[in-house]
Amino acid sequence: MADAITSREQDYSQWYLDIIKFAKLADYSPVRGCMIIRPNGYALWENMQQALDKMFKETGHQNAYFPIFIPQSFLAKEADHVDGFAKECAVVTHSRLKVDPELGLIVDPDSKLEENLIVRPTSETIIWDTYSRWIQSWRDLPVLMNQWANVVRWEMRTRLFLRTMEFLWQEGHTAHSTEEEAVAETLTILDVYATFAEDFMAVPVIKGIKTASERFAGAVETYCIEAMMQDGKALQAGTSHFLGQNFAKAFDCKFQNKNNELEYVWATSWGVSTRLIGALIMVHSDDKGLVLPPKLAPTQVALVPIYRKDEERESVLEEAYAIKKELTDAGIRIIVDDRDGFRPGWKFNEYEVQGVPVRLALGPRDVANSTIEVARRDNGQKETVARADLADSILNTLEAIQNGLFERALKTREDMTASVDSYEDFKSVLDSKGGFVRMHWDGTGETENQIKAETKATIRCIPLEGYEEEGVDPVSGKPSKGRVYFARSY
RNA sequence: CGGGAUGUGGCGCAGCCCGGUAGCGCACUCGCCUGGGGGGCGAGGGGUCGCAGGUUCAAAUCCUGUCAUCCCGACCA
Repeated sequence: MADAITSREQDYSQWYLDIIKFAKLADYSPVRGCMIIRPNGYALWENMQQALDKMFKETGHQNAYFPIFIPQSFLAKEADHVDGFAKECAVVTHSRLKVDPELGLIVDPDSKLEENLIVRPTSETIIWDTYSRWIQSWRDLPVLMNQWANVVRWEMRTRLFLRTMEFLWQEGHTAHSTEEEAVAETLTILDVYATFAEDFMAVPVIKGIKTASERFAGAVETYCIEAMMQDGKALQAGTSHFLGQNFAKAFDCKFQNKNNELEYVWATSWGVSTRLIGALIMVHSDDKGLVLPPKLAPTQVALVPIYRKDEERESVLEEAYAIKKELTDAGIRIIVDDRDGFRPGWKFNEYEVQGVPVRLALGPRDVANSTIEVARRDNGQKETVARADLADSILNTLEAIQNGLFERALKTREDMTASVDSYEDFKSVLDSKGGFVRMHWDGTGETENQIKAETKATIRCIPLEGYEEEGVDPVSGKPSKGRVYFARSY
């Protein structure tokens, strides 16, 4: 079974799909482009939600829930927004089915809706319609709201977690009295995302600004975090948008300021999705299976008891449950795999494929010696630890794995980041190893498009740090204010 | 939506060219032996061959259509 995982070298895309399948993260659905998130995958999402939700609340946000259906007319109100999303909306036009004697079950033509409903591709419109009723005075601001929801975008080509027609995400929507405050909010969230990616997912990210062509439909400025996958392709891991007054104007959302004047509200929106699970897989996992960072792993430690005779079984399991209690009390998510009928070696492989960070093996010899075998998923190292030190030892190991995964990913990204000063070098780096390529850019859409057309690489972002450096765009020959990050991307 | 590939027990596949009524490995069930990195032996259960038409005495196999999935392109978190 395990040897059925395609190696990364052989076929990276297939490897990615194999990991999802063997680690039981998701399954295909009867509906094209949709996915079934299995318990292993959903538990991962729940842990992500929990960590992010805490950070949102710590930065003053509250959760709410808006409907999945949006009146079609709402979507038309913000011009750029329409352009961006009109092509990929699921539309509800009827409200019931009926059984036709000849045709069987059909849409009842008499149930046509007065106004079509759009299945939300994102919720700006319905939220700004609401905010326009909620907000009157500067005293009503800011509104700092988030929702956990599903959205639907009718995609042509889908991939599990990375791009599905329906996906789970959170979308924050905030309203502010000043531009400065809204921009600050956008950046606060960008930092939350970056912190989450690096501290919890152990995925290093570049914080930056999107170019006009990559900007969210309806935004004034889109900030993003960009991550590098093992195959040299970049992945946008999260976006935070400064929306200016675009939606406030479209939905007539004004507030009375302290000078008794009416002003349009300033807005932001921001989101991360189940796509992050795809990033997690592609950054850390190896040819043996999934590798999970301890902070997000649904199970951090799996204990496999080993025994032959009944009396051994009894003493080993007794010890195993004692260890479970001890580690659980220490705040560690541990399971004891006491299933009979699965042999130890089989279980070892099972937890390896599923990415459990630490595996313990406890046999009669260990019970006799008051020891236990500790194996790390990230580097395969095994050691025998004294039973008395176990909790501390595991806590240290989990931390070491968390840090080690980040360091390894960071090194990989650094190895996959190049700075070039000629278009020839740019192309040869892209074709040989991919990765991020830092190159001067003249700031025009023309050059950006030309590069995209010729190399398939896009500007992933204009980095917030380490950008400014006078230079020349090697493609156009025009002056450049700094190096931007190019990459081929998912 | 264009190009390519593939649909056969739960999973992975063979059979298809050369029609004759379905097989292998894994998984599953039961029993015994086993148990520190995917065990062994024995006995079992499970498939109208993606779907719909057509050709034929006879279709997994040939023909037409259709649907789905994967890969590659254009669009996107």
